[in-house]
Amino acid sequence: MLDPRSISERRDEIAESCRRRGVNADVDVAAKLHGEVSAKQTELNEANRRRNEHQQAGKQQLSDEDREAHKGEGRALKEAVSRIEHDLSALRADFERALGDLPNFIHASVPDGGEDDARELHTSGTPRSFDFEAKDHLEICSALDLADFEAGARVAGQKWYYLKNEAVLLELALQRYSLEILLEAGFTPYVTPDVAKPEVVAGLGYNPRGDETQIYSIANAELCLVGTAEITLGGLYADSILQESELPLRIAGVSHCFRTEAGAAGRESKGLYRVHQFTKTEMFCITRPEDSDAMHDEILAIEEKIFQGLELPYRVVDIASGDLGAPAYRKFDIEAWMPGRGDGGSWGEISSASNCTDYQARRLKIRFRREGEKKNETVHMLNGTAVSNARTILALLENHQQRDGSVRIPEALQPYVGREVIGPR
RNA sequence: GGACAGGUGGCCGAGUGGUCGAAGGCGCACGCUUGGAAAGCGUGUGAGCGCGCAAGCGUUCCGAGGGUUCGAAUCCCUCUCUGUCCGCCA
Repeated sequence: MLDPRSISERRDEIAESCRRRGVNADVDVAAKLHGEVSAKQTELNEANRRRNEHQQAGKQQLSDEDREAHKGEGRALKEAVSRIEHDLSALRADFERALGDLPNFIHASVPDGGEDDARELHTSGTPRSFDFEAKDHLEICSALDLADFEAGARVAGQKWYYLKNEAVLLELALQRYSLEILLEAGFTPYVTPDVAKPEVVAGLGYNPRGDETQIYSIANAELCLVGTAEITLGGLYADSILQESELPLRIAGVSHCFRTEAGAAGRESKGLYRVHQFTKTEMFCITRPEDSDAMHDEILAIEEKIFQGLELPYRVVDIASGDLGAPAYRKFDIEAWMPGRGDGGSWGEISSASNCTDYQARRLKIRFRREGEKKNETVHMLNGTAVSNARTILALLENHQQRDGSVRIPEALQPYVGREVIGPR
């Protein structure tokens, strides 16, 4: 949610953001409604003031006749107030809908365009050229007995899966490996609930309802399965006022992530690449407004350290305006090389880092007070993937496979897996 | 799941229809005092919204929502959360 005051002050920037993102929302309608809400609020304040004055007058001794007259006036004032309140709440609902449709501002460096227009910032490592017939991760899983997609489909449905044998060790090892790096970087770790209330989900800018929603809802409870620990970590500080000295806040969460993948039919979705459930270690940071760009870089640097340790070739891209979610001001993705993807391998998204500035924080009411200042300000919030397990396991298997069918475990991960190689079998 | 007891400011806690945005205490900030500190004394100390350049003024908020009343923290209804006991359980 944008600052309502910014609607008229930064009208052109907002219109530009809508255009570049391809979002169909009208700043001017929102501005007009905002004016109407303010006027109505002023009217309500006036009506309440008259009513308060009238009540004060009612405290004195009155004759029976005057008391009756006083009661009559009170009833009339009460009706006036309730009429204005009714109008105001209708106006406010319209305004909030219009305001909620407006996306965040866009960082000056964000490239224009859609999914294919991300700007490559840099790469690390080189895609490996195999001197044998490389397999994709599905073939590796089946040869080494690491996953069971058929059983997943039978028990839960398409895009659900079982991990088996060393893949289970990899799953747990990736959590420990990533947490170790995050602890070193000063993060406070959490294991979060895998569910959250719909208003928390909405507070982070995810739509919990509708046909295209990515979010699963639980049928007999007012709860959603979280799509990321960003939701539960963001909710952690909802409605609070932080001290400036507490910032920046670096927290990390391990959770399962559930996604409906509605509307994803036909997209690259082989095996572990696009699944309904996976485990993820997430970073989440809360900063002063002037510190969020630097924190964005810090988060990206941690992600790169993690993937360098896993010896995966990757590239970093600056996501284009049309591909940003509404809350994101800027987003970096890390795409790992996946040899089994497409024809002869391709880059596949494996991690991302978003600076959402104050967009989520405003709705979640997360504020801070500067040293010596009286007014509270809205914080900036950022999130980034430390390790998203399903896709990372995919990348590890495909990149580190060996001629004899075995898979090498990168050195940095070995202490957590407890072995140096998987297979051959 | 059943029974009972409660949700008041950063915290504790008083308040059962008008004098209550709310006593008192703790905490915190500033000042006085002191060689320095403690103690003591004094002053201040919630959030949101509207109008205003600002100072400020107004307004809303005592778990949430509704109701009674000229007037509700206080009375009534619904919901919710917490605590305790019982049951069940990894």
